Amino acid sequence: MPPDGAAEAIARLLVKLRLRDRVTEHEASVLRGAIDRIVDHPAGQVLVSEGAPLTFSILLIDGFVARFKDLAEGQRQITELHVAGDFVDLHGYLLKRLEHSICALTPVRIAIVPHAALTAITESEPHLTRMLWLSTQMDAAIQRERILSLGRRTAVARVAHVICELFHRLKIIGMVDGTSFALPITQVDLADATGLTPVHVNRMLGRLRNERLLTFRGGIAQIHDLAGLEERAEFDPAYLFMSAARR
Amino acid sequence: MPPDGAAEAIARLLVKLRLRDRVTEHEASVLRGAIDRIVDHPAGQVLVSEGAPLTFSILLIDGFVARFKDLAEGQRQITELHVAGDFVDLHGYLLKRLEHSICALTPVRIAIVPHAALTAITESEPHLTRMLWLSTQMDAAIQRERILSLGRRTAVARVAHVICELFHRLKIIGMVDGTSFALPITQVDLADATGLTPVHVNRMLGRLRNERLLTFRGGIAQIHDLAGLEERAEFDPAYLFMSAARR
DNA sequence: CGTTAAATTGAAGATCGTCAACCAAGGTGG
DNA sequence: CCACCTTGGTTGACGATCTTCAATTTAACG
Repeated sequence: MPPDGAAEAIARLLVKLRLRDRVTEHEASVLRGAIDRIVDHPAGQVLVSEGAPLTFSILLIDGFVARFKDLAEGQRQITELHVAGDFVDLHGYLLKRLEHSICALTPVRIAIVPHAALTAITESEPHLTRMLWLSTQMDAAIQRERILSLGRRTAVARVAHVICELFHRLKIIGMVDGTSFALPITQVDLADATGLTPVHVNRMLGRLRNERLLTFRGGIAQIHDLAGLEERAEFDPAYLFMSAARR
Repeated sequence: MPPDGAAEAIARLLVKLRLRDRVTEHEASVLRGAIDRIVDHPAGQVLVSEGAPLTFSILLIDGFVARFKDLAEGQRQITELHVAGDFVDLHGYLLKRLEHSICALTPVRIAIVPHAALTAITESEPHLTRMLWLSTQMDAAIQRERILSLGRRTAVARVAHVICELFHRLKIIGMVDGTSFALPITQVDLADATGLTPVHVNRMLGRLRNERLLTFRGGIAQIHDLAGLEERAEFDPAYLFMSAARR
């Protein structure tokens, strides 16, 4: 018997999976049944520590979460931002431990999915297994786009790009209100995601504001000109794999 | 009946998988049987184009291959380098098309694995399926480390880091001779991998040479001081998941 | 030998980081 | 109710890293 909230937890994940392939009602209920419990954590909490042995994976129900790695001199790099409905460390099921940590950027609600339940799925639900595998690969595609950003985009474009990405990812799960969305994270977080300093992120946000493309203030991102912002970022949503597979 | 060379093609992949978990002889032969044919390509050849529908995946038998993405102004970013034994686009099996391209950096020999064969594996070989899934996740871990490099490491460290990574990845498949290994790619390729300009890569290689850490010349990387090089790069091989899972 | 791709070097400049100060908002306790 | 503190945001001056542009050398190969 799945705990209260399991249906809601799975709902947003299903939205994303169903953009790519059919998920039967049976499969959906198997997913719901894989949830052991639902837990809340405050902002700043480290949910998974680098190197720790894992026995369950985390499905994000609400809030924002980041995967990050640290360097010696206190430098931090966020490798991926997660939104509601993301299977934040499904890859931990395969890897058994992670080479990065995971922390809550805001207060979060998460669903705990034991690895044993995932193994059961792989034993009896080949199609659902492929869908879960696919979801880890959509994740990897986002990472590749981040590599491109960090390697070859200018600072303004990087900042513009993260915002565009979050806009699209939040939109499909219904968390965008017209042209604005809640993004209750700090400029320091944005800096860690874009590989810049907080000071420079601040300036780039100022520039985007002056260009009437975007205002990010008080945890709200307000996009004034989506086409313009996407052009500034050289943003092409293809890497999000949000449209049906072409065959 | 697997084609000639299938055994060799699978051998190096098995080496890597077996660092993490047991692979039975039966599973190994299933993998060999999944190979449809073996093909050679010259250096520079584009093996997979961004966006093209895919019906098979590529296992690299010999040579060096890169995944890359382009930006408008002719800027190129390599998201990952591949060595012999890498399942270069296994993720294409799930995604059905890629958001990046793949090209041969050197002459290559590749094995073609039809997606139908992979589906058959997922239907009847749950454990092997998990191992293949794992292999795509080890891949993603390498991408995350690249994100860290591009976001937070200095130019010297980035260059040093790629070399360290390739050293370790090549070592486990027996392609390192003592302290040196063949890396027949250009400084332009290194620049595309590290998010730098070829000019600056050249200077950083010069610096590493002056510091008696590394000489890269004529397609051969010669490491003079591995510990020193790794320290310069803040390199920690944990992300390669080459040791047994701790439980 | 001539031709081409790759590597190397120098000079100049842009982007981004560092350091440091200051401001704004929100919460806390006296 | 308001001083105080903390966190996050903003701004300016300066400097380092890396890029750009351009020329030159080296190596590989027919």
